[in-house]
Parts: sequence; structure tokens; C-alpha cells
Amino acid sequence: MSAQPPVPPAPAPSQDEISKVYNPKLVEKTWYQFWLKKGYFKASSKSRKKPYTIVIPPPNVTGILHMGHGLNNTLQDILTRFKRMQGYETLWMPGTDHAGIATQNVVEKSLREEGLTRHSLGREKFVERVWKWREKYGNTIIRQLHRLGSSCDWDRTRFTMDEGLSRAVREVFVRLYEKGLIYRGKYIINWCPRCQTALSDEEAQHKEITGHLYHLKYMIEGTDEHVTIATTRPETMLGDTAIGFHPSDDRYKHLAGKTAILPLLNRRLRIIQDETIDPKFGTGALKITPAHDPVDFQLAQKHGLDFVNIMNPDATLNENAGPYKGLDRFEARKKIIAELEDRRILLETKEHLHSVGHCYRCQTVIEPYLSPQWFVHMKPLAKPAIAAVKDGRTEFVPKRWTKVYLDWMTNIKDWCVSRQIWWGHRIPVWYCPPCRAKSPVPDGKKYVPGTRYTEPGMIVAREAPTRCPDCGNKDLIQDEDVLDTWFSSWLWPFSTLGWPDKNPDLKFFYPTSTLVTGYEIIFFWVARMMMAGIEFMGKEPFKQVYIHGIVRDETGAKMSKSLGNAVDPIDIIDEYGADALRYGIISITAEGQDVYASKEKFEVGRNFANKIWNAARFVLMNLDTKSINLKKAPRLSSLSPVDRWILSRMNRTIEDITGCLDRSRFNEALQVLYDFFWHQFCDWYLELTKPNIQSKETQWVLATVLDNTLKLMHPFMPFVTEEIWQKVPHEGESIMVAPWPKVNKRQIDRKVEAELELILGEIQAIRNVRSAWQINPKESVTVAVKASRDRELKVLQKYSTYVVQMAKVSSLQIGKHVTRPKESAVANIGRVETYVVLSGLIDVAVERQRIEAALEEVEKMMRALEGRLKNEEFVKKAPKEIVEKERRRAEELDNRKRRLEENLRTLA
RNA sequence: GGGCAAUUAGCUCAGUUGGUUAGAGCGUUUCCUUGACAUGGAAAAGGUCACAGGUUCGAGUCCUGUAUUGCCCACCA
Repeated sequence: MSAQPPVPPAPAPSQDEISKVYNPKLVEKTWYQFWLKKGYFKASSKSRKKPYTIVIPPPNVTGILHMGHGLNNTLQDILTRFKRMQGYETLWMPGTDHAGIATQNVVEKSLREEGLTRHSLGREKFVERVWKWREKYGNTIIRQLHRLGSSCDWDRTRFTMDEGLSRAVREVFVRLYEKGLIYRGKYIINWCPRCQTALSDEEAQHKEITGHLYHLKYMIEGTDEHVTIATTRPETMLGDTAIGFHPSDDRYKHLAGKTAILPLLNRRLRIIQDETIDPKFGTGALKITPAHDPVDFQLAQKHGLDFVNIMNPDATLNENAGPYKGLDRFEARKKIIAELEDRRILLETKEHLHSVGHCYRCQTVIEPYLSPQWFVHMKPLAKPAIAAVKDGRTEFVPKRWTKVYLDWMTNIKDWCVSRQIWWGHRIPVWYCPPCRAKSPVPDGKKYVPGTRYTEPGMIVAREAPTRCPDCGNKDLIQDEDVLDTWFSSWLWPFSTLGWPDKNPDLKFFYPTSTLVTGYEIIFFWVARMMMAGIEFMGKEPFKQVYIHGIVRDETGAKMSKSLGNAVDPIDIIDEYGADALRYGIISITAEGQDVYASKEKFEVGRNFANKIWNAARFVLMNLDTKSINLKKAPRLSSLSPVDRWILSRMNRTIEDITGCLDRSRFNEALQVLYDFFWHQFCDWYLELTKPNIQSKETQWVLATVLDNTLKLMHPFMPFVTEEIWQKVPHEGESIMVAPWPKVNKRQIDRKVEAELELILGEIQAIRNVRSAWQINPKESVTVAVKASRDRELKVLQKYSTYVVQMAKVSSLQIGKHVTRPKESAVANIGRVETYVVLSGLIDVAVERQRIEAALEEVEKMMRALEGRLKNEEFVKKAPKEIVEKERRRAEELDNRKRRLEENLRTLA
């Protein structure tokens, strides 16, 4: 952004400079630098325009661009460029996320290669290393976003660990704390033994796994009797402190008040009864491990059971595991199973399908683990966020995500926000050791929702306190933990705009307009931003949430580097160009559906860019560019019919594309553009107009259609459109700040469209016959056309030169009463009958077959149609215009049938 | 256990409020190196819209159920 390369060369170089093949490499960088230099991406709160704001889902600072980013950012850029051209003050706010665990893992990995660990380095040095890493590699993804063409206001680029954003984090923590919504406590949380940190419920990914259900025999003290319990994690038995059953379970009622004996360790276990125990599961008897299972934890609290923690943070067993101390949890499981089997305590092993939590960062199996953590009480924050969506102040597109959001919000649980890692926002809590020594924190300290949580010698503050307010001690210790990454991301829509300071940007650009993201982070990010936005800004952070699908490979697997199935967007850009990438990824993205990407799909985009390029090249070769004034439209009546036709089609395309973009139908818009440009403009208009191309009016139409089409395409394919637009007649200095095309209703001409439809059909019919009889394209044919009605007759006569030109006809006879020439093949279009003379070529038998086949088809349709028309209900109940339409069609078919029959008779 | 998607041409997928003969790209077949483009042009073949019911004059589209696949959520000891 600092060093500026030269501004691109002046437009309209000499024509022989223009290559036959579009080469994106030669232009993309130049135009991107041009846009940057001109400051087109910048947005100002001083503007008089209406604001349109998008905040980027900040990619991980260690990340590299993958196809998911490609899709996500292309969508945002399309919206941004579209709104910018429509005249909004458009801000696309960029930035990156510090991604606590992910980034720490990456840096730790590189340390390992040097034979170091973060512990051998120490906290301070380690964090320094991460910052260095970030300086070195953190810009990679930003550079890659440049290559994609992203029109973010880069000068505003933020990072979730910036000074300003860090201040926002502390401010929010303290405010929530003061409001009684933050507390600390010893609970069962999701623990990743590899990352050695707590995770939130959302960060635990549950996967269905076929494990085993082990039936174990627990003896009852002082009897020969035993109880059989079922467990999937037998190693946790070492932490059992009770067994339980449902109070109405007759099988176990007599055990009330007795004591069971834990096998292997011979610990005495209480026997409890609880309503929540399902008598139908397993044997109906439950082993209770309060420190290693969330359900057991609750039972233990309720019944006052002991908590025995048997695990170290790395999931090896600790001294409470007796002889199993030091073993990894899975080794211990094997050993214990073997031991239990030997002692005939293991009665049965069954296969059992259950879902097991995995760390979303490293895929390690999670342990439910009892440890002291910080939590945010969410219910009060969720309430207004539910209302905002229910009231429609924020809208999900597609709508179905509304329900997913509301369900989660309604059943929201408290958020575990502390992480036992080093890279992240340190929790703004300090402790005074002397005060805590004097009055230690009671072990089971309870949090009462809505009241401020306190502990002796604990200070919660925005900035580091210098002394303890109670005893004046200066040696305060900050809480070791850092905050969940999402604790900074949930503030993104306003922290990036300067909050908590007063900032005109906040007033102007907040709330944002559209959030574009994938459904996998609705809970992590979207829902939490809703809550934070409403809580701290008093207003929901976005009006619309556009949820797109996930990019998968052609086999349906989620794309990932490790699977080696990834199509690298940068490779596609290198080979086919950014426009091809953008075209490809958008064209296969139906609203909210997952996307299956493969390299071939981007070829379509490359081909389209090339087609645009060559059409423009052709126009430029024939255009007297200097004499064209786009603003000076010729009178409509002075235009040729094809000119009026393409203008009409162009205006309807403007209408369509604008509508598609307004309704977030991106792939549909692209489809319309592709069809209009390739099939209408290139295949028909350019071909039809070639003989007339020097006319002044046609020149204006060519330039105008190109100008407008390029503008419509620009949000999707910014580079090729700018490159061409600069070469053709244009107004203004860049297409990206040119006004979005407006529909000119006067140029919409349904009559000329209908007329052209007939002519194009006629041309195609003749071509069809030519092709069927394998007539060499170079050879001209004689054609006779019978049009029995004035309407068709007139049109055909008016446009006969087009037919001659486009179907390679040497002699064309048109009339009401034309008789069929000898040795001719027939083609029907509407009520018009066309005879193509095939002297010496025609095979009567084959032609008969052709006609008979056509006849059969017509009869089939007639039967279906007659059935409908004879149905009184249909005639009575269907709308008049539908009935009328069907009647007319029946007439047409009847007519056609008779003509085909006559054709058969007159056949040679 | 609950929920959400998907099922349409050989392949990958479109198909707003139900309404002529269901579309595209790729692939296939035939022809064409014609002064914009072979990353191209012309023409063509190819579909009982997963299945079974129902609503309706009329269903790919709405309703119910079934099957298959994928995803999400859930204290599935």
C-alpha cells in the first residue's frame, strides 16, 4: 500500500497490440494498484452519501487463502462494488484475527523444529515469538485478498490484538463483570489434553464414533451381591465416588443405604437414587465420576458426593489412579479392561455408537475436566438478541438459519471464556497474594446470576492496578489465563470502528448492512456479535446476515490442505485469473448451498473472460472511438431493428441483474449476464450487425451496450471489465466508480423483440435443415418461405436480409402462396413454412421420416392439450388467459399438423 | 432423540410466488481453422424431475409418508 507502482498506460493502445487471448497476468496487478492509488476503496464518515458497511469475517492471521475465503470474499466484494457503483458510501472493513489456539499451535510447531517448547522459552519470550511470526507471515492472507480483487478500505485494517481492540476487550470484560454477568468457578469444562486448555462447548466438535459399552460388576459391601453398571470410559472408574439408580427401579431398591466397592481400588462408594437416571439405559445402574463427567458432576453437587480428579492436564493419570499413575488415558483404558477381564469383573462388551467431543483445532478427543475457569452468563444477553431477529431487525438469508440461530440462543449456556494458553488477551483480573492467604477462596463458591462475583484479593480492572485496594500491596499477580479468541471477535463490528472511544465512524457506519459468512460460525461468531452489538451499542450489528455454503471438493469432502484435495485459489488466479476464480466460485453457488469445486469449473470463467475480451477486441477494431459520445443517444427511430432489439434486451438485463443483486441471487445474476453477453450480444447481435457496423447509430449502440454490460459485470469480474472499459469509449476515470446502469424504459421494445424472435427462429430452422442434410457451411442454399398470415409475412419481408446473411441463403422467396419447390426439405417455425432446396441431395425416404417424426410429436402434444381443453373443470376454473393461451396453442398445433400432412403429400 | 438440507440430462448443478414442449455448463455426436474469439462457431442427441399417496382444472414446485445421502444440535452413563 505504500510504494506505488506506475499508473497504467493510457487507454486505447493501437489495435495490433491487443492480443487474441486475454492475459489476466498482464493487467490485474496494474489495475489493483491503480484503484489503490486513486483511493477508491476508502470510505469516509464525512460523506453525504448513504452508508453501506460490511465487516470482513477476519481470517486467522496465520491463515492462507483457501476456496472458502475465495467464496466468502468474492461475495463481499460483489456487494461492495455493486453498492459503491450505486452511489453508497461503501465501507468494507478488513482485518485479521489473532486466533489464539490456532496461532499458538502453529508457532509451537515451528519451535519444535528448533527443538524448543513454549515452556522452555517462557511466556514473555514466547509471546514475543508469536508477534514476530505475525509480522513475518501475518500479511500473507491480506496480500492474497488483494489478488482476489477485494476492495476493502485497507488503511483501516485492524487486528484483534491491536491496542484499540484490546482496550475494547478489557472494557467489555469489566462492564460485564460489573453487571454481574462474569464469574469464576470450578466446573466441568471441555479440556483438550493436547492444547492443554479449556474449550467452550462450541469448540468441542462431536463426532459419532463406534465405541464399546462395558458392563462391570461392582460388589455390594458385606454381601455376595453385585450391581452391574455400564460405561464407555472404563478408566474413569478410578474416579468413581458413588453409584446410582432411578428411585422407582425395583431391581435396585433394596440397595438403598448400602455401600458398593469400587473394583481395583476398593474405594467405598455411596449408593444414591436420582430421577435423572434412565432405568432403560444399560443396566439402569450408573457409576458416578463427579470430576470427569458433566452429568455426574451435577449429581455429585446435588447429593454431596466427593470429587476425585484422576487426571493430569495432559490426560495422563495422576496419583489418585493408584497403580495406573503416569499412564495415558487410552493406555490406562486398555490395561484396566485387561485387568477387569482377568478378574472377571468385566461381564460384557458391546459395540456402542455414541458421539465423542473433539478439539476443533487439533481433533484430539476432549476430556470433560474439572477446573477453575471464567464464564460469561449468557441468558440476559441472549434475550434481546432473540427479539432482534424475531422482530426482523436482523434478517437471515436464507431464512432457514433463523431457526438454527433462535434454537441455540434460546437454549444458550454459559460461555467458558478462559483459555490456558499464552497467545491472546490476558484476562484483566489481578490477585493480591497476601489478601488471598489471609482469607482463601472457599472451594465451592457459588455464582449468583446478576450479582457481582467477588473473591478475596481479586481485582477486576480496565488497566493494571498498581496496588491492592485492601492492603496496599504492590506485588499483584495477573490471572494467568487469556480470553477465548471469540471474546475479541464478538466485538468486531464496533471495535473496528473505534469503540469504546467516541468516533464519527461508529455513528456513520454502525450498524453495518450485511454480514457475509458461512454457517459453521453462526454460533461462534454471528450470534455472539448480535449479543455484543445490542449490549454495548444498543443496536443490532447488521441488518442482514447472508449465510453461504461450505466449499467442498468434487467428492464432497470439506476442502483442506491436509487432505490434499484443495484447489488453491491462488493457483487458479495464477493460471486463469482472478476474474475466472470469482466467476467460477460464484456461478456454482446457489443460495446457501454447499459448493463442490474442481479445477474444471474455473475454466468456464476463464473462457467467459476471454469471450468478453474478444468481443471487445472486435468492437474496437471496428469502432471509430473518437467520434462516439455515449451521452448523445441517437433517436430511437433512427436505429435499425437489431439495434433496438439489443438495446431492449440490454435494458431488461440491467433490470434483471439489479434485481438479482438486490435479492442476493448471485449465481442467477451471473447466469443472466453470461446468457445476455454470450448468446444475445455475441452470437446474434454482433453477427447480425456486422454488415451495418460502420453506421453511426450502430457504433453508438455497440459502445453503449458494451459500456453498460461491462458495468453490470464489474462487481463479479473487476479486472477484465476495467481493462476493457478503459479501452472503449467511456465516461469517468474508472469503471469501479462509474454509476450503476439505470433502466431506460423507452428502450424496452417488446414488439421488436417478438419480431426478432421470429427471425432468429427462422434462421435456426434453416440452419437446422442445412445441418441435417450436411450442407457445407460455405455453400449457399435456395429457400422459399410460405407465410400465410400478414403479420409474419411483413416481418419476414422486413428482415429478409438477416435471413439471407445468417443462414447463407442465396435466393430467398417469401410469399403467402408459395408452393413447395421440388426436392426441398421443410422446416416449420410458428405458422411459417420454410422450404430449403436440396437439389440432388434429398433422400425422399429420409425426409419422409423427418416429417413423420415431427408429425408424431405434434400429435402427441395435441392429444395432451385436447384432453385439457375438453376438461370442463379446466375451462371453468383456470384463469382466462391460461385457457386462451391453450386454445391458441391448440390452433397452432392443428395448423402445424395440417401443414406437415400436406408436406408429406407434396414430398417429391 | 430432535432439526435442517439434498435427491432434476452421462457428470456438476440452476429452476421467486403452482400454468405452454423442465434449463445451463461440462461431456458426447456431426460439421466448420469463415478477418473478434478453437478458451471459438453451427447443429444435434440426452430427463417416467428418488419413491408412494394427497391437495388442485393443473404439481419438479404445495401437503403427508417412505427411502438414500450429507450436515447441525442434544447430559447417547
